[in-house]
Amino acid sequence: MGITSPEKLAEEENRNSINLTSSLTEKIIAQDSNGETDQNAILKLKKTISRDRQSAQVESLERLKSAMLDDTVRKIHTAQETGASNWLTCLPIRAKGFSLNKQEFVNAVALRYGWPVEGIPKTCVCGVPNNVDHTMTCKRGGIVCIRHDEVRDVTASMLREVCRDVSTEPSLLPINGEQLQYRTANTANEARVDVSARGFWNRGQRAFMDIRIFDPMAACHRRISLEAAHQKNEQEKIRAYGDRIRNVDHGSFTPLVFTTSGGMGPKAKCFYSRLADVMAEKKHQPRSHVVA
DNA sequence: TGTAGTCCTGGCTGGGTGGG
DNA sequence: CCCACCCAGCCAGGACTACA
Repeated sequence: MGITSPEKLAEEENRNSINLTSSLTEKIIAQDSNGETDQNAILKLKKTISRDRQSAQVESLERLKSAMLDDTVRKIHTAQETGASNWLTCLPIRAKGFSLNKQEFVNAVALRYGWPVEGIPKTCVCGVPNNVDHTMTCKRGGIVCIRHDEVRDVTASMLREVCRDVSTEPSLLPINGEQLQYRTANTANEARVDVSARGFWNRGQRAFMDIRIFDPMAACHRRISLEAAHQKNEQEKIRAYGDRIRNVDHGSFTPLVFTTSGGMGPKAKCFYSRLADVMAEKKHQPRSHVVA
């Protein structure tokens, strides 16, 4: 989880501390009460130490990666994405459900690193042997639907704080002969997206959002990089709804693509960044408070 | 030849609707 | 009220194509 071992770092940190305080130490030994320590030199030294510490961590991670299985490396890459570690760093607010008990914490760590989770049924309802990866992709297990609906509802409730006319599962306007760019565009008259809100990107314009949560460990995504998987999923959504929403509903469309561990696609990052800005402005709070 | 993008299909769920 | 059916949506998987 990127938590360093104090025992391993103690010697190095002790050397850094001695270096950092050497000028002061010399003055104390010389009983020099008038001389000033050079604050600029200390600041420079602090920056060097911080840079060295960071590059040592990167080097150590690369060393570990070369010794790990490909699956574990991918899990770590997934956990490093924006949003994927929010459950570790957010405030444990009980009312918002952010306060994990010890079992939930252990399970969350196991999911993060692909370790087996205790207590899950040995066989899935679909009949195949169960494991963590299977629970993330099985349509009958329930998690696929639950996680999608949960993200939809949380996003809608945050939008309600700052936008008018927010609805979940809003229907799109029916098509009356309009030609759509892609063959895979959704042309059903009852087509709907996950969330819509008025005035999110532009004043008065309706913004439509559709959510996709994919498993980066699924066979069809393993072959491609995480970035490419995000883009593939975003593009699929855009092909399905983008053209129709732009030309028929005269709104904007944003695909909100996440991995099962919470990592966000580029468009989702942009969306939630804008949402944080709008919420901060509306509540007269610093953006950092809203994000936290 | 590998990669990225596009498009399509199939298995599944849930909601709506109509008939018994 | 229950059940069957239809339809839309979610997502994985794979075929195909273009391009470097």
